[in-house]
Amino acid sequence: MGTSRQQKAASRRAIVDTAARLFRERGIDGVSVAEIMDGAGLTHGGFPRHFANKQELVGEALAAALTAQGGEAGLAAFADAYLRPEHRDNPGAGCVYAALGPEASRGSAETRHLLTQTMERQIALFAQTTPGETEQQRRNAAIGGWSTMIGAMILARLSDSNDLSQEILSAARSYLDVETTPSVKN
Amino acid sequence: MGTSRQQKAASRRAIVDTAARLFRERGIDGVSVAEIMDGAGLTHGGFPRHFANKQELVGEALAAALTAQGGEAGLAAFADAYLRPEHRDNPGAGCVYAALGPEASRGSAETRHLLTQTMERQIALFAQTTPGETEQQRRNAAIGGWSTMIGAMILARLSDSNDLSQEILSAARSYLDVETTPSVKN
DNA sequence: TGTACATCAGTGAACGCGCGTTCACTGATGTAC
DNA sequence: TGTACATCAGTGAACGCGCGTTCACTGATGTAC
Repeated sequence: MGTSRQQKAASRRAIVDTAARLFRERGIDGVSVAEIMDGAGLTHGGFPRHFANKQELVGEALAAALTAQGGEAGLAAFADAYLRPEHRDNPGAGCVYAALGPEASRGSAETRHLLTQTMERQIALFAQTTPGETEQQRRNAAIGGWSTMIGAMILARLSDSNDLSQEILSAARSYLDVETTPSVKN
Repeated sequence: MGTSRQQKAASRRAIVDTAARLFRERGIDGVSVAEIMDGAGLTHGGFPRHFANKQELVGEALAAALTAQGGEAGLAAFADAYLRPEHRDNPGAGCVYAALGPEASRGSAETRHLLTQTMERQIALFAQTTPGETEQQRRNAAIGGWSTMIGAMILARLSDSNDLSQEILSAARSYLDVETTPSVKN
């Protein structure tokens, strides 16, 4: 074959992006290295030129997924974008915690640490925009609001009834006092 | 060997109970049939005398786990028992949705249906005790409150920092206005 | 109640399969002179 | 700028391993008479 260093960097990006999507869509254990390499347009044998093992790719893919969704938005604006059918139906581009939270909590210490660090940053960010007299009250509101979103998204994805799934998203919006735009109402 | 029908029923119960615990502890894909049979005090070869395949056991185990936690409690009392370190540290006996929600949403139609049915029943139950002038308002409060619990439990289990994990449980209690008993404060 | 036989729960070995990983090989890229 | 050589990204075959599942076999249970 033979490929330039530029092409190698592009391959690596394709592998990481494909993994970040597939892991969220089907779970980390639900996706094989061969499937990821195939999705990136390569054969599985080239994998070790980029990563020592699957676990290393898991770390990079989750880091990439977390960076991509690192919103600077306040809690309300974040919730508005979060609690939508489009997000529910496209987990591959969505929230890492709602897609992989329980599986990740059983994963490697490195994975848990990455998610904890990002979690702490997200809470601190949300706490800047939530109401409350003390910092602790603002953090409580940030944690409570974010938890509601994650739980609701998981229940909405689990439901095999469209009506119930939609009701869950709407109820969470109402619970969080999110302005509901027309496009979400139906 | 040779075993009585009474013993077979006891074996079956042991298999289901072990599976219900191990699935929640390590994920459905994270537990082998052999491990479950071993945990039930049997060898893996006896498995087909009880279940046609692993998927059938998954259905029975989740049904058993959901029945066991089918509380008749109101939302506040449920949240009080739910948002505790003991629950966080013992997923094998805890909430199915927080332990297996995302994985189950990628699972079989039967599994999703079982969890949807139970979800609907739980929401209706909670809605009997939540405030609100209309039935929809009460359901919204039930869905929002339950979602908060599930999201918070997932984040608390994910955190590799004891302080943050405890803060998440406390914040969710505060967010849900749950009376915090002394044993939970520390 | 006793006896002869059929049933079947559970054992342990074996099966095919997909997984993560390894490796000899290729040929274009990049470097040394 | 040209040439000879080293590097290494990617290929495709192969590896050992654990998985879900199957099966011949055993012996106590349960049934028929």
